[in-house]
Amino acid sequence: MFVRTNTDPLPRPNSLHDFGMRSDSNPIICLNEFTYKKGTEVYGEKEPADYVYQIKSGAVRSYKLLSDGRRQIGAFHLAGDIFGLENGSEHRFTAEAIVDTTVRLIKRQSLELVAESDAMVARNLLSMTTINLQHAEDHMLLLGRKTSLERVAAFLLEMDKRLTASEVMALPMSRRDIADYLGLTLETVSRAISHLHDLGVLGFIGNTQRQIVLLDRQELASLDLQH
Amino acid sequence: MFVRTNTDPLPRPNSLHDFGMRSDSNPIICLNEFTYKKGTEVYGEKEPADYVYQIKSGAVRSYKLLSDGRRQIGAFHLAGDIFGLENGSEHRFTAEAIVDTTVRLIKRQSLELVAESDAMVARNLLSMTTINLQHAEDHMLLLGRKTSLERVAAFLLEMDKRLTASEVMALPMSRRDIADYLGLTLETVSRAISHLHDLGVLGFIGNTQRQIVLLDRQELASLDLQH
DNA sequence: CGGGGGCTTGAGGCCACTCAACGATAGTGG
DNA sequence: CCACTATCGTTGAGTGGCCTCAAGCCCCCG
Repeated sequence: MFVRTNTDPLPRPNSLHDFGMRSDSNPIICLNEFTYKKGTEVYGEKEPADYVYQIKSGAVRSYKLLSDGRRQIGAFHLAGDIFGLENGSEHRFTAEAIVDTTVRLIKRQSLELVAESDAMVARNLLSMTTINLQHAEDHMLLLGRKTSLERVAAFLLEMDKRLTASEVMALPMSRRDIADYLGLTLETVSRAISHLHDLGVLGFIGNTQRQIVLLDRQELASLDLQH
Repeated sequence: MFVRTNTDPLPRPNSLHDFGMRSDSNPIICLNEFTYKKGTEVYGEKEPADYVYQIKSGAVRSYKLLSDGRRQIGAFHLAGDIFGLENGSEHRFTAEAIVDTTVRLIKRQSLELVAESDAMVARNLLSMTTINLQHAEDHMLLLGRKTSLERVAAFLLEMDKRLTASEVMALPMSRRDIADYLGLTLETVSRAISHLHDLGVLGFIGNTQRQIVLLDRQELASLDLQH
């Protein structure tokens, strides 16, 4: 049986409470909500990192650009995810809303103050950074050594795991976003998905191509070579 | 002028003292030395992470394997570097000595105990994890979007920065190691280096091809596209 | 209905990979 | 000291996987 050992999650803080604090008992913590329209920037690379974000609904992409426009998306952030947490004072990615997205805001400064005295909060900050690190480590293997089909299969399995909405998987991101996440072109991604469709591994729902149902996770997992 | 902003280091713990503790004042901390022969394994992926290592002399590669043998090196560890620090209980890479390597050992458990009560130690643990994360983030951009020449140029600049021994850069790792770090084949790495040699950007010292002198860092930097 | 964005598909090209040969070096043992 | 071997690096020739360029379809939305 297939076991995805290296992505087994650590105990994962997935709400503000998991920082070890309650908003009502910590008036220092500023907890506002904000909504970003599709395509708008949440923050830019090298901007001061004053806030940490948790997605209430929607989806966000974090990316770096080369000077000639080549883009590498480092991560997608979905409902429940916390992002924008930096240790330095600046953001190291640009973050954009993929669709209309509502987030909760936490002032970074107040988080750091609490972490100073509360070991549990400090441990959770470390734990979240570690989760990001693990994801980046696995993604390096994908980008450096996997074929286009293996990358797309890995992507679909990752999204299947994280978008546990229902039977069908409603991808918020475009083929271009997927391509820039996987280090491919959008055409190559499209061809790989078509190929998987022909193999009977997945099917489409409706007349948009972003609603995907995985028909054979076993087969998909065998296409994404593991370590 | 060229500024490599995204790799500007955070305040970097580069000795055991930087954990915020002194070995003499903390008898809990076990501080042994050990030497690994060239090519031997320091630890394997998924082994329990009981120790943290600091390199006294030598060099180490950390890598993941796919089941068919494809290898992705995630990082090289050089003299002074600390590696093997995990948040979970298991190592996520295999670590091997590239050359004969002497390390200092720190018991992980004692580190965690101290971090529990000492906020400064905790902060330094987080800071080290963040440095690893930043490196992985930059490396994703390289693996996903850079050409072979850009990758090799970036690699030489990184090593130039970290192997500040002298005028000449004595690479401890083989072309195959470099290739597996950059997501290329060893032939492509060799061709890129030969090309840079022909351009007059670098020269060889002696009759081994691992002693390299960078003749034109400016030119090299312009070949490695920035963001 | 017209326009635009997103997706697919085809044709051709190119960059990196594969396969192979060769030279140089270091280590080994006679 | 000299074979002998294994390892490492370079270089060439040819292949192939992914990219580039292009056309066309579908759907959404004004």
